[in-house]
Amino acid sequence: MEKSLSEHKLVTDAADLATIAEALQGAEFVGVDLETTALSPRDGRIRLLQIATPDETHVIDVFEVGDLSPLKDVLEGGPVKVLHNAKFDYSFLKAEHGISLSPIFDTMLAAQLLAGGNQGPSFSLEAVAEREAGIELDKSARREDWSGKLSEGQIEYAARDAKVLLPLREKLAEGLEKDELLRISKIEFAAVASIAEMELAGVKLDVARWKELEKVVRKRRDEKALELDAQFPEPEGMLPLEGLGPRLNLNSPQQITDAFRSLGIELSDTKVWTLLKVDHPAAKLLLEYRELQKKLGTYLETYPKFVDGKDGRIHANFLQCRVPTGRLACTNPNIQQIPHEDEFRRCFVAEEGYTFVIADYSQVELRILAEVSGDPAFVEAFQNGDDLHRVTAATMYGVTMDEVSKDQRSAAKRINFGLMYGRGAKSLSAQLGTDEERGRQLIDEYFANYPKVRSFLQKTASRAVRDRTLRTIAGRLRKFGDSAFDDKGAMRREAMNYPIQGASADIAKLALVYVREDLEGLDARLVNCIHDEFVVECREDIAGEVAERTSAAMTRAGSAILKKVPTEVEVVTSREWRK
DNA sequence: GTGTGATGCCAC
DNA sequence: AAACGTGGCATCACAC
Ligand SMILES: Nc1nc2c(ncn2[C@H]2C[C@H](O)[C@@H](COP(=O)(O)OP(=O)(O)OP(=O)(O)O)O2)c(=O)[nH]1
Ligand SMILES: [Mn+2]
Ligand SMILES: [Mn+2]
Repeated sequence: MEKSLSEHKLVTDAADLATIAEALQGAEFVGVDLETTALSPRDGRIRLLQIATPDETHVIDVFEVGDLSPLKDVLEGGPVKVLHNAKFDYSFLKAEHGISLSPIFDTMLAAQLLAGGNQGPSFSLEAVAEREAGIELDKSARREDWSGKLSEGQIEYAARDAKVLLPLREKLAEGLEKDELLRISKIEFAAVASIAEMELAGVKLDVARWKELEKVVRKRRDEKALELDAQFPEPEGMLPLEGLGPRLNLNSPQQITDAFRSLGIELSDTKVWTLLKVDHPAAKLLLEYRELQKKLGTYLETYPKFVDGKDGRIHANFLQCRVPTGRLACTNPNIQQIPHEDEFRRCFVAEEGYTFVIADYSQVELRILAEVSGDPAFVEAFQNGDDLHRVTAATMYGVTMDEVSKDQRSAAKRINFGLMYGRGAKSLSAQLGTDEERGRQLIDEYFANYPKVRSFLQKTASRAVRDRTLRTIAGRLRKFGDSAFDDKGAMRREAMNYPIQGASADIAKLALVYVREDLEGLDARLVNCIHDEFVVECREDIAGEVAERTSAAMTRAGSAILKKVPTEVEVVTSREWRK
């Protein structure tokens, strides 16, 4: 450890930064890490910036030097910046110093790509360094307080975290090349900036409007609770006063099952689908109560707590490699699962003088299936500009194309994707309200129209069983662990889904990169990403230009992945989030 | 008190 | 329980 002691320098004098910048310019790779006083740039500040070259590690006390502008050029270009979980460091440097790290090599993302969607192992720096490079790190300093006087130990640990990134990158880069993950890793690394900036931008929730809705829904929920409660008989021997409080917990599936039993109704479960078949007023009331309770508990009462006090916006956390298929996940809060109804979405609003440009890929996974299966009728349908969700809706509900309602088209999506990914006749007929035989018939007809679709899906499932591995078009790797599946059928269905949902994620992530690039310099920024939909907030007076550029960038990303099938994007401009 | 699995439902 | 897939999250029941 003495050796590394001599190799790092604590920088407290701003005048030294220009020299450091100059020394860094010649490097091919530099390890970069931050120590901060909190986990979000809205809650804390950067204390240390560590930059490592093979020769030396600069540990810069940002409390002391203040201004980092002498380093801006070298951090925004030149050497590859190697970081572990780069989104974190990117956000702080962007928010605090207006610095956009580039280009990026993220050792965490690299390790996740190499793991092939296996989320079992930890992806902490310590775990990845150990696993991928055999380097053992002590993590005791990780959660220390970085706001006060720093011990020599803290500075030592800080330097070490940056320095270790260089040999770690070498190992990971070898692995990426060997496993043919270079293309997808480049996309992932480039998407970091888009995702970090999207989180920093946040999205505005009109809290007054939201709370207004909350009041209305709470009143209805409470009324419904009383009505529902009254459906069930008083338990024996209950004293009059006890009846004042709620005697039955309506949120308990167990208690609900017992309560229905007291009405002479046996329920296999209390899901929507089961309750819909029960011919009793209590079943209908329960469904209505559930819907209101869900909206109140999950959304209306919860989301205002996430509004940032300073800017009135929600800054969600987007997880870049949480999902094996490559889709983003979103937490705290999840703004990818806001109810689709206007009454909710209209509460997400652009700032005064700004508007939203909302762009969504048309029928994206259907197009991908056409591409990867090469089925002639399927490919031709898209070359003709057909809307296959609408076609399915018209067929299944026995209406003309013009008569298909929004709800019917939406229901047809579930049917189309269900059929693609191995849905059974029972489940399909249940949704359609037909008998099982009719379900069987519809499935057969569907695949008879598209024979190469069936063969592609079966081939994919069998390959996964045989090779335990699949790839998306951009090369993202999925490993199917031997022990993970006790149900082979489930694994086959997952396999059929993976290359297609995965290709959709390939496109979306490339689009994240392109959209950010093409909007640079405009007063426009990405504020939400719902898998195949982008929400951009921009000055009202440039909305036309922004809509053009956003949809062109998304289309370009689609065309980079899909060669036979055209990509289409539906764009809407609105001050509220609605389509 | 905190943690975990089951249940259920929102989005794509 | 049903042979669509990917998620997050609230609530309950029960363990510790
Ligand atoms: N397996 C499965 N995938 C779904 C389901 N709903 C949505 N997806 C996937 C496939 C879709 O192509 C993708 C994007 O969802 P969208 O709501 O945007 O639908 P899509 O793009 O197909 O149609 P659109 O033209 O945008 O209305 O998400 C579903 O119920 N099951
Ligand atoms: Mn879409
Ligand atoms: Mn969509």
